[in-house]
Amino acid sequence: MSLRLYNSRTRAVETFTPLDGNRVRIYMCGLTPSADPHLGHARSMLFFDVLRRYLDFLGYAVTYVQNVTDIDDKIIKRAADEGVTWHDIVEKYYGSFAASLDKLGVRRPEVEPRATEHVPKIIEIIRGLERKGIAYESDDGVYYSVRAWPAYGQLSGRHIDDLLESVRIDASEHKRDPLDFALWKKQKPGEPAWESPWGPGRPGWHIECSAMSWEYLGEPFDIHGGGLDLIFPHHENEVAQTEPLLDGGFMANFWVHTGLLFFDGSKMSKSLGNFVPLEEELRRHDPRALRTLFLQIDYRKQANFTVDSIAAATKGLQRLDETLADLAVRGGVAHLDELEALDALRAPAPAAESMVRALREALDADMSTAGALAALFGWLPGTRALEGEPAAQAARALYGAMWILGVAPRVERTARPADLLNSGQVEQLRGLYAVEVGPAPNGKQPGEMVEEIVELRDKARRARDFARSDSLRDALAGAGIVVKDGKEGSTWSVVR
RNA sequence: GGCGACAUAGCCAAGUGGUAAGGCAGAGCUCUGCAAAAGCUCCAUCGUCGGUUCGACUCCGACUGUCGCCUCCA
Repeated sequence: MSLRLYNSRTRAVETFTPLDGNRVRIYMCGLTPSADPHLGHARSMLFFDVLRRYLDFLGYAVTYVQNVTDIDDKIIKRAADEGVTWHDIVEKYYGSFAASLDKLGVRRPEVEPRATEHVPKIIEIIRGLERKGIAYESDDGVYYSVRAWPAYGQLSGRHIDDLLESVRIDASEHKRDPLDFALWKKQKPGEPAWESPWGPGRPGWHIECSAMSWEYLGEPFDIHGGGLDLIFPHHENEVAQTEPLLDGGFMANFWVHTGLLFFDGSKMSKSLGNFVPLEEELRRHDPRALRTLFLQIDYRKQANFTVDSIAAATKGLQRLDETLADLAVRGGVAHLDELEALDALRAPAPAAESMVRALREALDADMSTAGALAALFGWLPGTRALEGEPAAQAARALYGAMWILGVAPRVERTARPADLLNSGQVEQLRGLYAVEVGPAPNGKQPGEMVEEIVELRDKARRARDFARSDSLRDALAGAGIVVKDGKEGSTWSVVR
């Protein structure tokens, strides 16, 4: 049993074996922060986050590099439009992106290198290409000569002559061939610039990834990732820039591309303007529900985002959460620890064996996260009868499985549900508390107030004063707090 | 025009040459003062038409439809 992944380079599912012992080196094309990041960006980051987690679980030492292309035409234009520097634009949008990924529970990469901080390596590669006769200088920059590299087009399956037929490529008097692309752009008035052998200027798009992957991972490395829309021209060009300097070697062993996200039936993209801003979506939905939604869809397929699908995912996740909580209670597990949970998965107890086997089979088969989720849901009914140690084992295994998928509940969150209340709801709660108990002192925690009111309601229920108990329940519901009566007493949670 | 992907129940969505995972919604039941939650049970023959095969939803071909890349894009 071992991990198999679809490799865009060979167009086949292949067994994944690291190039260098136990080390797995991954380079992921991050973001060009020139506008608000959207849900589509999150989708690919989310997939690679799960891949990383699974590789971790399998015992590999993963190095994950995700770049920031912090200089390009759009950033410069945006800066001019907003009257700020290019750097301000990068900080603004990259900051928003990083904050959103944190909320989504995407683990930070080991390295987040920026193009502008790697100009020396970029220059080194361009010079190497010049020496090979593959790059040439013209009046406005340095270009890559597509015809000088016979393998050009192999990764994306294009033929130079087919590309030429495309009506959308503009011929330029600065290039020898319309398909040639810029490695270095000479400075135009008002543009930011870095020193180079060709005078002040800036890197073209594509070259930064060749430079930074080489710098941090070495060549060749194991996995190069990105959205499917990057395969051409971006990744094709990366290969073309890198491999001529490797004496017959290749750049990346596996190329893994994630499918694109659609909204209202067409691709979510900056230029079409039909995207769902990530920040906004995260305000509207539980980040873990978004993760669950994407887990249900094969990572390579295009996915259509709808409001209904996110609602469905939210419900499904709740069931996992509740079962986990039940198992923890029945097993007497006070705290669910991530490392302990992963150990529980590596050597599964009888209660969890079938689930762990199904989970691993699914993930091994080209990261079928949908199958992994099905493995969890299919196993839930069998856990109902577990008590004591088996329940504890099941709880740990479930927590570990949810951790790999990135949907494990955050402990501090479940410990303090009242933190989910917004300020308006807290005000309502204070009002209610004042009426039922008395004015709340300043330091009174919302959670304590809820507890006391719920206790009042339980007293009423025990006294069979259902009118009062129902009115208290309604009042709490008005503040976003839902009370549910179970065999062990009443529980409450916050809904948004 | 070139290259490519996809078409599975009300919705989202896996999957296999031998008679279809899962989630949501829906129906019934259990529990319950009520409600909610939860649990149990039920709910598709896989775009159309041909072909290969003992047998295809799964392979091949044609067709129809949707979408992507070819320009910045996760």
